[in-house]
Amino acid sequence: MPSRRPRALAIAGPTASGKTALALALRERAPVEIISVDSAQVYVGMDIGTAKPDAATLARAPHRLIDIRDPAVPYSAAEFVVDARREMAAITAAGRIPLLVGGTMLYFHLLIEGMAELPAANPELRAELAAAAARHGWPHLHAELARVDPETAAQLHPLHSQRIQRALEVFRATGQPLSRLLRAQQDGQGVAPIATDYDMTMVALLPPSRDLLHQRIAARFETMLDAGLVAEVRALYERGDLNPDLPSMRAAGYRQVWAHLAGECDATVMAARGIAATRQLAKRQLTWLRGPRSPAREAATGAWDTPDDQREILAKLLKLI
RNA sequence: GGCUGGAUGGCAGAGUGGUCAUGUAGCGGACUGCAACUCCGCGUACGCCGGUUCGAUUCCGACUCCAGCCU
Repeated sequence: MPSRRPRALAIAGPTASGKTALALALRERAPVEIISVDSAQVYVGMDIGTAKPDAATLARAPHRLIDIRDPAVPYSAAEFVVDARREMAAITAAGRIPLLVGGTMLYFHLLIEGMAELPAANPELRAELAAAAARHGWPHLHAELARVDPETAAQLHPLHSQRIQRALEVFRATGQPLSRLLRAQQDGQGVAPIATDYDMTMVALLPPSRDLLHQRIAARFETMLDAGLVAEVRALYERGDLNPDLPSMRAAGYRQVWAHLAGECDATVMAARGIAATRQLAKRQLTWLRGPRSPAREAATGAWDTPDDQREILAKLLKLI
């Protein structure tokens, strides 16, 4: 009985595609509550570089799941799914419609497809595995994975450090191969796909041309620099308890400014690298959105490019409510 | 004007008489608890004109341009 499920909306798109503006416009016309789907905006004190809405905007249109974590403490996709589910439930309980907005495609993907029951990140195990990799190289650990979980190993390149590490972490924590645990999801364990509980429609904002997107990214990064991005990162840099390996400090822009503050490059090179990193981020986001596993059901090309386009996509979204 | 050195893919930068640099940017792709992450794939580039040679980006000569030195 699909019609009994509560309605939910989602807007996804690459960085600098105008998601926030669209969400704010929608909120003025419909009883929606915004949930941020952004792995960088969750961190407190990372405002300019993550293009977080300013305080006045947030006061008028609250965003859930931003500023919920200190940059020293990693957030995770699994936590997001739990948090987002909780916020969605609270919003629907209040008689309003959840509007998920963001560009972190893994978060969207896990929320939509559901998530198997797996052990949480284990810092000790990860440190252990990282040390082993530094000693013997990732292909060695890949070979080890092939012995305990050949199915997963077959899907991973011997140099895919992060995913080899995760697969071995899961095996060492549970004694079970990751591939078997993922299959168990089919038996109803873990978090169910969103469609089980919500009638959700997602719209993807796709830029009309790569050139235009690149122009916007460059212009926006320069604007961030003018707005004090370097000072923002310097404050984080000077805290003393953060380091460039943290997920927060690896975010596009932050990593490059951090390197500049550490004396690795001058301001001109830093800006060029920051812009390039943002372009690469946008490219990966578009790969998710275009691919067979795209979380989006509908695409709105150029929706953000002109006021007319924005009106059009807005009308489309309002019709779904 | 003379001498010397150099000219390699968008950029940086090795190298060779005949199927290979590499890095970076760019493009395509992958992705189940770090994802703004991590990883994979993709480039007939050898300044120009002639010569030698079976074969020249590589050797020889002229030319153009650049850098340094000299007058």
